[in-house]
Amino acid sequence: MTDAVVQRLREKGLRVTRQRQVVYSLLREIGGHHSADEILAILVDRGEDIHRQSVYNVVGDLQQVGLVMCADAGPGRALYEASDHWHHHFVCRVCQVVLDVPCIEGSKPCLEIPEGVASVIDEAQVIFRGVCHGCAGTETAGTMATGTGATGTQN
Amino acid sequence: MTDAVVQRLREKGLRVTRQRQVVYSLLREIGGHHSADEILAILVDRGEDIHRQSVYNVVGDLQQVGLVMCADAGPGRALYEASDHWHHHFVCRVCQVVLDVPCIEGSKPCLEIPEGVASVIDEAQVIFRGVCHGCAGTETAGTMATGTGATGTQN
DNA sequence: CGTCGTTTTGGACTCTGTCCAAACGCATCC
DNA sequence: GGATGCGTTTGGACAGAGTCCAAAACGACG
Repeated sequence: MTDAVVQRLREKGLRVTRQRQVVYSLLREIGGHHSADEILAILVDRGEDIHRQSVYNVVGDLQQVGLVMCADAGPGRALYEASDHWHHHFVCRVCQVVLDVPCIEGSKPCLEIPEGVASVIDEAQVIFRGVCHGCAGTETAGTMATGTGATGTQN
Repeated sequence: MTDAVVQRLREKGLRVTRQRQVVYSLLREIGGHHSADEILAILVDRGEDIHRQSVYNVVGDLQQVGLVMCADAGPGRALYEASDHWHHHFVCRVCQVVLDVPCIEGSKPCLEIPEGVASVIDEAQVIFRGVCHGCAGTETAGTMATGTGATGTQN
């Protein structure tokens, strides 16, 4: 398992350091969306001796080579996740949970951008905002909705 | 002009304080997207005596009543703008400039999302990323070759 | 195994945003 | 017009997020 991580780092032309292995392994292991400091805290908790700036370095490098994505969930702390396929995010306005939303290539309702605004457009990220099942349930009355076992992150 | 601002505040049920007038007037006057500290700096520069927390209070209140929008341009500082119609944003990956992109639908659009993810979805914000005209010009073509679909795209 | 250049480390620093109690001032009522 | 009450503003301190810098450590390669 660690071998796979080592191989991927090498493939991407990155030096294989303990810190990179540890951070990337953690992100793959726990899944979900996490801030740099959150990652640091977990690693320190596990007895890893790693510097804060190293976490920032690593997630930055991994992001550049496409092993890690920065989950755009609006202003505030940046949330990272280990993922290699493009997708969008849903943010619950009550509990702040961040859920992955698969990208549907077919429907592009309002992604037409008037020409003249920009020269090159590489990507379009979508942030859906609303209320998740769990909060919708507790808000109205009883029914705690089934926790869709998606990836979540609290603040 | 200030009268219009006063009237709008009153319409929304907000007390008319000097700070609210000043901040809202400034946003309408200069246009564009600005962080709270940026707003503070400009006002202090102009001789206004205003506290940092007041700026945060004001933009928060104005946002709640719909006179100000928070421009979602990804992680980092929150950017505010005086606007009352829904729209998206384009962010230049070179100079970081934020441009408004009109939303075709007019109001809250593209709420298509795979069922099961969330219970209620109020809005979908789109962030377009690419290179603006200015940067595309100065960058001198050729360096762009690297940008081969590193990041997946569109929805 | 040694060298070189990339990474990591330690620490300090800036910037953003929030919390709290006390002072202030806007809207309302008399 | 003046007193009153409560929403706002203020000052200061604080936490969190991210960056900068020089020195030490370590991985890759010959």
